[in-house]
Amino acid sequence: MTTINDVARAAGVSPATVSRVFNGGRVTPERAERVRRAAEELGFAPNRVARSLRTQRGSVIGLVIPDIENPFFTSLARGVEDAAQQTNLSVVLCNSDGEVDKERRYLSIALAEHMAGVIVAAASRDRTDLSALTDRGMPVVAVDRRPRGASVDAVLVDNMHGGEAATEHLAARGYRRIACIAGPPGVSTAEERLAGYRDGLRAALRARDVPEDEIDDVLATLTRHGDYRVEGGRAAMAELLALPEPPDAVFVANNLMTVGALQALREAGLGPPDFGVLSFGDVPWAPLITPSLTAVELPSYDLGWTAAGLLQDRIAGRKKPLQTVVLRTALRVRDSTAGPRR
Amino acid sequence: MTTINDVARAAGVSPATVSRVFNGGRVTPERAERVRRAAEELGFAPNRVARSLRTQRGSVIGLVIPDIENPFFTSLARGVEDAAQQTNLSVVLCNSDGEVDKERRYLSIALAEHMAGVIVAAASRDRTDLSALTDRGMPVVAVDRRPRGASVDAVLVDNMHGGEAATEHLAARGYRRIACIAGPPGVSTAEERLAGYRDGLRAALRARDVPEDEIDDVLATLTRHGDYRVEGGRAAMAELLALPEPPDAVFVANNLMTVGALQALREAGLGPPDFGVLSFGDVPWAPLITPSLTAVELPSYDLGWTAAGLLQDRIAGRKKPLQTVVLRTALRVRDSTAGPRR
DNA sequence: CTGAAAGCGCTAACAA
DNA sequence: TTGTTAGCGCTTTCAG
Repeated sequence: MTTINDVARAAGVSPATVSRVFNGGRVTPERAERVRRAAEELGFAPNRVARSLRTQRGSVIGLVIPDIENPFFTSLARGVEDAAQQTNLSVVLCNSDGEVDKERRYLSIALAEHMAGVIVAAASRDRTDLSALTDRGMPVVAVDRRPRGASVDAVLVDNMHGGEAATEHLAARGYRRIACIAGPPGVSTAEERLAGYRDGLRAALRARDVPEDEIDDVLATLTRHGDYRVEGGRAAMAELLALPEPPDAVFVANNLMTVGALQALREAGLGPPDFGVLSFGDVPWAPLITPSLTAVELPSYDLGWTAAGLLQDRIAGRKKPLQTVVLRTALRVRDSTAGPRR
Repeated sequence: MTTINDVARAAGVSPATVSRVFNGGRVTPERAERVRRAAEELGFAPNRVARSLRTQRGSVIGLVIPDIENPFFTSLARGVEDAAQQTNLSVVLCNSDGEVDKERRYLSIALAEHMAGVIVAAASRDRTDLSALTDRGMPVVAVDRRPRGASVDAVLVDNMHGGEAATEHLAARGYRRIACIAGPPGVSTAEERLAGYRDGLRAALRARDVPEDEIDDVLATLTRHGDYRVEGGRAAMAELLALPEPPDAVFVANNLMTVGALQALREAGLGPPDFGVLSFGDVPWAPLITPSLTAVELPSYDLGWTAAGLLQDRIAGRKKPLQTVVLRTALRVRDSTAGPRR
């Protein structure tokens, strides 16, 4: 492995000069050229490990996500990656699998590897602990979910508003018993989407002069919790359909559970648009679905891009107060919520 | 940041001893315990950067894939990750986007970061160049595709056998005119799968006493090339359906094209199992499809797992001759090939 | 079994 | 502008 010293010798300059050539220091063009030629000839590439050790700052950022197989997170990852390219940072993708332990392992690796910073889509709102990083001054940005009490920048989605808009849309289209398949309790996105659903449905019921005390009953009856995975969505949908008074529409709190819900509906001989289906988050491979699916579209790519931007600001040492950026969702109306048959 | 020296001082031993405690050197239990307690108290974690510099061997392996949004590769990535965990290696995921330039950039980063090794799903069979790594002695394993002329271990899939088995299955189920939507000409995986189809169909036709010279005609007529994407599959399927004597089944050479083919069929008012559909590679979100889809399953996870195993052998310095591991595919029979209506 | 000491390759003061 | 020098935190001989 050729080092900076080999190049220095070959070019007849000092190692410091070689370093300067590679880091934008002031060097006379003539010598700089000599150095570059020597480096080229010897096939020299600066040893980033040595550099990191010396500068106390790596050129890698960690991205910790709970599910690498969920298209939402891969798209987010692309956003991070594209943004990072611009500053010559590379991205290490760490899959926590939604497990707090695995996540902790990765976070401590980030520390030990002296990464430049970390972007985290937390596995748990209550149990993910970012303090080990922030205490030691490592820049951290939370994305999609913000762990409780963490004092870090965050880029989030306006879940509550999205959930409310979705529910209002279903009501406006004439569905009367709108159910909700919510995410896991304790996950912030899940709770916010659920809150949006509640507000939206409450308003709709009031508009129909449903008595206040019945409203709470209805809300409780029509809500099920899933695990943000296909199987959970299927099970929850099946339960809802088994209700004495089953729903005629469902708001599903994430994309994978929507896939499961659609399966359960099909098995029961039901389907959109007679039974309204609205997904929070686009469903992968939507072309496979007929009728086309109404969904709350999430800015997954921008989430990643924005988070990476904030992180780079911190890495560059810009001292701003903590920021929380909230990105809006967009309701994409398609055919699965066309309204129940008359 | 607390260092090994801080711990040494606190425990009243030398830094060397602390190092030994953390690396399985021989230390008397009593002192080891003292060191561990001190480390615990100070919240010490060994600086991996310094260690890498010193030992000249990092604890990160790079995984370069052409498309992070393709489920095939994310599954492969999980395989790599799980295997790496066992040796305490972490995995850096690098997305080349199928671009040789981006790929080259990542490969040189791998070198500069002194990674322990690299697993590459090459962006191009002809233009991906691994020699920069192998020349400098960095362990490299090719996965899914082996770049031409690279002398590295490789883990591949038995494409030809899979194609043949698929076609035989369709014939056995009673389909008479079995078409093929092949991949792009010049791509090795595409050609191997096509060859499998040809062999399989030829055998089936012979069994039906179709004259040899007609067989070639049939093969030519019933084959279309697509681009491994949804739209290509749809177009190819549409062409096949427009034939004077259209097929009654199709073998589609990759997952995305299958999605397109299914769309085209639906538009024509056709569908499995009357029209047999068999996909090479599982279709993402297969649960969305009714009837369920028969597919040649690719061992994507095992591909990653196996590649990581080979890489670890190399990293550990085991000197074996170069290996090429070929993993078998498995035909997963489901409902889309139940056979044509009587 | 333990400690002292010498770097791994690079960068950042400081002098020249 | 350039070179000299002193480490970054760790591992690893080599003596003891």
